[in-house]
Amino acid sequence: MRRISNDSEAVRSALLAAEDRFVQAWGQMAGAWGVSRTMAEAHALLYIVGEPRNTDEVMERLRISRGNASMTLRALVDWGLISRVHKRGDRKEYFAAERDVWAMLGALLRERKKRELNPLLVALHEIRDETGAIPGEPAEQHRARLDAMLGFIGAIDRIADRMIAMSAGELREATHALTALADGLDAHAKGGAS
Amino acid sequence: MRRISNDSEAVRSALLAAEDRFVQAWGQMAGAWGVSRTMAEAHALLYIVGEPRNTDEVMERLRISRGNASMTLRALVDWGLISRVHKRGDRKEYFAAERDVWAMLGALLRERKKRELNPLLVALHEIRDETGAIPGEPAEQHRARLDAMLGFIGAIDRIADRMIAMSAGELREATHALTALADGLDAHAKGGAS
DNA sequence: ACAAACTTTCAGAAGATTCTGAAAGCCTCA
DNA sequence: TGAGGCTTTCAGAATCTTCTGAAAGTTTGT
Repeated sequence: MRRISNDSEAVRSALLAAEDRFVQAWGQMAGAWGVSRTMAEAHALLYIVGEPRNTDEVMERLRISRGNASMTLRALVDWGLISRVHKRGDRKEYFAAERDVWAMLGALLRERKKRELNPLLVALHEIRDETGAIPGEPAEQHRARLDAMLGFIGAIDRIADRMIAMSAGELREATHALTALADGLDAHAKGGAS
Repeated sequence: MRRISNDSEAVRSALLAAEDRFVQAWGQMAGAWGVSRTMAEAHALLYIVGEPRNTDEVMERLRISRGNASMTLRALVDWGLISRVHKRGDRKEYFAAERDVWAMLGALLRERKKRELNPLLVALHEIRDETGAIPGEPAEQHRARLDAMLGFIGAIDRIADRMIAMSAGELREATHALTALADGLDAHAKGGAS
């Protein structure tokens, strides 16, 4: 029947359009995840299509060069956000996105902590050490500010550690618990005494 | 006494060097905070020196142009990370960094949620709505993936809301509680039964 | 060993972001 | 009203990031 065939085509193109919109929306979050726009888009594409895709399909869909696709996909594999999939009977390499969004968060946290948080903590400790012996009131206050910042970054670092150590399920659980906890503290603050 | 004068100078320059190192370290985190390098550096400078500084002092210390300093400081004020300070008897404008690191985190979260999370949620909901009527198994699965992502981003959004609503003190408290909670879940997972 | 099929690399090009500096704008005080 | 002191603006310059495409590299099958 012609009508069904037409419908199928319409359905297909509607889905493709939705995928494109998702890819675009996700691409705008690239900065927030700390990856390039194209990395975010390629990840979004693989996530939303749900099935493994090869380099050519990604190139075509995202309108990017082969070189760019290659480097982008490799970077995503390095980040642990997608994985290589081999299909028997096909020499091409396929890539599939992690399907669990919480596992995805874990991978993101792990990489960013490694790249950003750890080096910062090292630098702050170095500064603190080399500043420790300077005498005088201004130096004291400088150290106080440095220590406040160290405490802050340290706290964030510990949270990141804990979250990274969790499985996807635990992470989801902890997140929901955190929402509840925050509600509790909020009620506490608004409600009554110490 | 000459010796004391010498010492004072040495102390002064050691402190300046430490400040510079701090500024540099903080500048490298710019990407993580979602601000430009110069914004991060200017903020770091104002934070670590502890006292209000005027545009000329920031320009000189950071070796940037007047125009850049002006725009950077204004942006920091917009983000709520620093505030304008007027000194009586001085026509220059001074800027002082928020002193409480937790309040700083709150300001950061508020801005980034507004700029990044909210638009993403709107876009995802739109896609979901426009995709709702598409029939067929592939569309079903597409919606399932979209919903998983919506649930995830929604959870993050709720946490951000709660954190933004908290005062600096509550935020610190909640963070420490979270570390404890994570420890608890961790022990739970490793330890025993459901 | 060779060829076909596919992937990776990287120098230079393109594009995006950030910065400069000079001119315009805005107060304040005389 | 106007001169001085300070701040803001913004077009073009400089810089940094990302992308392209062709050549080199790799793997698989015969």
